[in-house]
Amino acid sequence: MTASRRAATIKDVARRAGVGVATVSRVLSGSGAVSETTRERVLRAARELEYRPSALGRSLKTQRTGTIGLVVPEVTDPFCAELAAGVLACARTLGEHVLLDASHDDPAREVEIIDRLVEQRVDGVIAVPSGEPAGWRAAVRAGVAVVFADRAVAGLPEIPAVLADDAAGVRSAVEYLAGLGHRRIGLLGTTTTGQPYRGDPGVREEAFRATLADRGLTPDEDLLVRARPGRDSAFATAAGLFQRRPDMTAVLAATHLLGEAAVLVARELDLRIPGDVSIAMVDDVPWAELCDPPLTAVARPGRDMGYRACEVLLRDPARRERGRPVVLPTELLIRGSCGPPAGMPGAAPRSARTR
Amino acid sequence: MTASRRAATIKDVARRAGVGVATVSRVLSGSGAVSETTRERVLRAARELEYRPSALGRSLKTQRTGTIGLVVPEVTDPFCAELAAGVLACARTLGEHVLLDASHDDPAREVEIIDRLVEQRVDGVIAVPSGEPAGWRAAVRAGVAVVFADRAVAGLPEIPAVLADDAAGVRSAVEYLAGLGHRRIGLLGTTTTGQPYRGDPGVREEAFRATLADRGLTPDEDLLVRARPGRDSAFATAAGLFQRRPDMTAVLAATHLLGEAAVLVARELDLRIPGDVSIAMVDDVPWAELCDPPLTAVARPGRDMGYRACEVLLRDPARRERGRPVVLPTELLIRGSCGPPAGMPGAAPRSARTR
DNA sequence: GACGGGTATGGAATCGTTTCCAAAGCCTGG
DNA sequence: CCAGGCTTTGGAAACGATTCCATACCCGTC
Repeated sequence: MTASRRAATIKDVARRAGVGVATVSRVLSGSGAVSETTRERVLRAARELEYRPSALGRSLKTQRTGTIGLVVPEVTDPFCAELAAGVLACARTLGEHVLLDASHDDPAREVEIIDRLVEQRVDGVIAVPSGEPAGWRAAVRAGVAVVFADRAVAGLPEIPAVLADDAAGVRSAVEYLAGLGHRRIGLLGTTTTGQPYRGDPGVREEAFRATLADRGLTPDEDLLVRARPGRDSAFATAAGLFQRRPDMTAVLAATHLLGEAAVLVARELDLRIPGDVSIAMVDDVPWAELCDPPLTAVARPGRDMGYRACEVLLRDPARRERGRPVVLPTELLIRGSCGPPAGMPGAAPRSARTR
Repeated sequence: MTASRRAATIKDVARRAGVGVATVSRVLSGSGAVSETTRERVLRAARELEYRPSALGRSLKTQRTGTIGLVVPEVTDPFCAELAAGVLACARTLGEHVLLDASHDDPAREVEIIDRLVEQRVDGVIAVPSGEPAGWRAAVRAGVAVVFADRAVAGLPEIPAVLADDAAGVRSAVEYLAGLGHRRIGLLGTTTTGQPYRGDPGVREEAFRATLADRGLTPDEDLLVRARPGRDSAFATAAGLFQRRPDMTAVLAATHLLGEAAVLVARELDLRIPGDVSIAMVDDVPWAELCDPPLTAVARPGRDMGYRACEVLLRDPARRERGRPVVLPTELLIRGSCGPPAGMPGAAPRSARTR
């Protein structure tokens, strides 16, 4: 009995209230002058019919969908999830919907996603880009506003980005390790499948090198390895490094996946943390605290980045024009996974360094 | 130079190709007969104008948006993220878009989300419901197909659900613990903010009780505590239980958040795992393996559940009608966090671990 | 040579809104 | 009493697609 054959339209409401469709629209959108009595008649009719205005009709006419696209490499990645949460939070306060998709860091898939978002006529897109500029250029040409988060794409200065200060984060971690007395510090870095793009990964590696150089330590290229995306490669790469260089006393993992791999490999090789090897990583994830010992990590404000990216996209067109990246600070969270190197006299973490 | 003032429409393409709009539509949608020469002319015109058909126009006419809604309590929750990944994967194969939102387990917010999804005229909704039936009833009345995942709502038998076999999962964990010799087993359970709904939580608690009873153990109500959602309550609840009952030799955490709390509290109280207390939890999350010792957990197939829910929603209307829940199996992953109870004769409290 | 059957094609209606514009009603002041 | 200015209202034209229906054409057959 209640199940109406077809959803009520504005015409149905108009007929029932005995007014024109224009009046109904005015009442419901709140714009324009309507007499109190008609307003009430319309509202009652709408209520009785359980009328829900169709976003399709409205969007078609107004040329705004009230929807933004969000493209992340992988929803299950904790950092991406935080970022998404931030975007969702901001979008909600602005009354926007979020269309989500995962690129799996595959440029081809990314291009396809962009295409579909353009078809959907989203008002804008927030993306953790995989690196290929062509698709994004096409999106901009099609009139979609784009904001990058977490990574920028080389050759697209016109697209604004919200980034974490990864360079400073890596620097603080390396300085911390060097300050503890470490001389042979490894870096578990990342590489993409071969696209010549420089965003995140390059920055971290570069900061690693620069910090060591600043301290008068020449970076040992053999201690600097790169894993491809994915757990398997992370584990294999970490295992390779640990086995090849037993003299390494500390390692910095450039991602949480690499941090995970480092912990697992160390455990497998029966290396104590931080007794035999100190481990730090970029990205603070829930398990960092559950680890034994808890892992020292560079926290990056994923949620804030998402929120900020959404703000830039929707309410800061000025900044969008200028296109200078927003850079948010990182924080080194010192936990128990780093100590002085094994050969160091005086194993107590805070003991005076004999130089 | 390239930035066209306005996106090209089907009319622009028709004009440029010198044909009618109907022909353009036929060519692009692949339906209907078109001569080879016109087809090519149309395709070329479309390419030259960088034409992208508007999903709005199409959806309005066809009454299908090609979009489904996904409502989860919290995107950053690893289980929800897995579920979302599954939904995304299935949606992609079926060419559907996914509109995401987070309810934070707040019924009021959930109702609001539902409302907005109905306005968007989504083809269907997949939800991990918070328990309030009214909003979902309204959605169904509005003609939206709904499938629940992970939880069902009491009083809505007409809405199909895809669930994990939590009862069997809890049972296997409890039997495992009892089999190791434990007699005083605690349960860290959950409760909602007070809504009288029974879904998940009730099932787990009930299975816990039933399994103990089956083994001739009377469940000790004092060992059965319930936390409200959120990290703080989880931690407080776990701390309370551990301190009140030092004689408890094993504990089962009903969620990964409670598992986390249990590990943290045990560490704080200097209880060795599994020497002093055995810990197992429901939900296998990445950190379970990184823990020291790795945590025994009941794995629930989040991704599969999401994939399955999407399939039921979009390609299995028959099952949707019948409305019987799909139940997917769980698996007990035995790791190192459980051993015989401390007082057990023959069990070396210090080192020996049955593996 | 007319007819029937098929293929290609374009016009126009339709989906559900918003919004422009004109009209209708009512009041006020000259 | 009427001109002119409000307020309130409804009709109709978009927005951009799909699709029904009619038409035009071609060809083979009787």
